[in-house]
Amino acid sequence: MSDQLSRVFAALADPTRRDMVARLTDADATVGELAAPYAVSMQAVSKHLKVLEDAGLVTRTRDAQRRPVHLEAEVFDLMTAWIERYRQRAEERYQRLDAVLAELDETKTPMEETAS
Amino acid sequence: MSDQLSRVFAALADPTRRDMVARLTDADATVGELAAPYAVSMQAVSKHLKVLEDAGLVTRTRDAQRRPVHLEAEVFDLMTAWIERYRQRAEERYQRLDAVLAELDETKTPMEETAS
DNA sequence: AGCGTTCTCAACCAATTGGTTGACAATGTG
DNA sequence: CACATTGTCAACCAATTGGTTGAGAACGCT
Repeated sequence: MSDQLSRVFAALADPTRRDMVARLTDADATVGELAAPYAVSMQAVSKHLKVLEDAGLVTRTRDAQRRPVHLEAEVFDLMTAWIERYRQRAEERYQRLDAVLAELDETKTPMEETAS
Repeated sequence: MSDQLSRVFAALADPTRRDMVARLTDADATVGELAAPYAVSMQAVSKHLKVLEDAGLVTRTRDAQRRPVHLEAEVFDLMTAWIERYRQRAEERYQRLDAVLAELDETKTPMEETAS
């Protein structure tokens, strides 16, 4: 699971982490602020943040005792690129299928109109 | 991890499963065909397929002993919707930031041109 | 009916994950 | 300096994951 794309997908597979990312699109936040809504320890949240950081989704700086967390939205592009690449391949395939069906239709239409 | 979006992200977090999905954009395939390139047992591949199926990324039908696997590309939209939603929120935030900076610039420019 | 092929189910195992608690590092404030 | 605040590190634990092997189900073929 060592490549970044895998880490990004794995990071977002957890609803709590997805929710954190969602909230970070609004504003940077401290670990405590991020932890507040959840019924888990701050240590657990700290671990989640490490996962997000290892995936490159988030960076952490320092402000006195606080560790502000910042979303790095560019990493989304990694996923989007992968998804769109294969979605497009899948769609091309359907277009080829449509073409084949259309061709079948062309060769059939002149012959037998009332076929089952 | 019970919601579908989580299952989809988790499914694609594994490089082997991502590769399977990639190959399935070309054509449907049997379990054996899918297993061929990997140095793992067919049972392991069968498990991977179960993960993909539970995520809704794949459906399996029956053709004699064979279990053809078919990609359900629409599920990609689930991810794309999530990603684009928050990417957009993040971008709006940058636009607000830009606006703030621009405003600061406006109030500053008429006053002090040579400031540090 | 018997055989080969394709694939799944069950049991097991090591590694990883997501959580806990306890100790403590780092920093601002009295 | 002492203390409160904010957060990390380390050890531990239960559940999940990704792999294995062995057994057998489902089907076509002769």
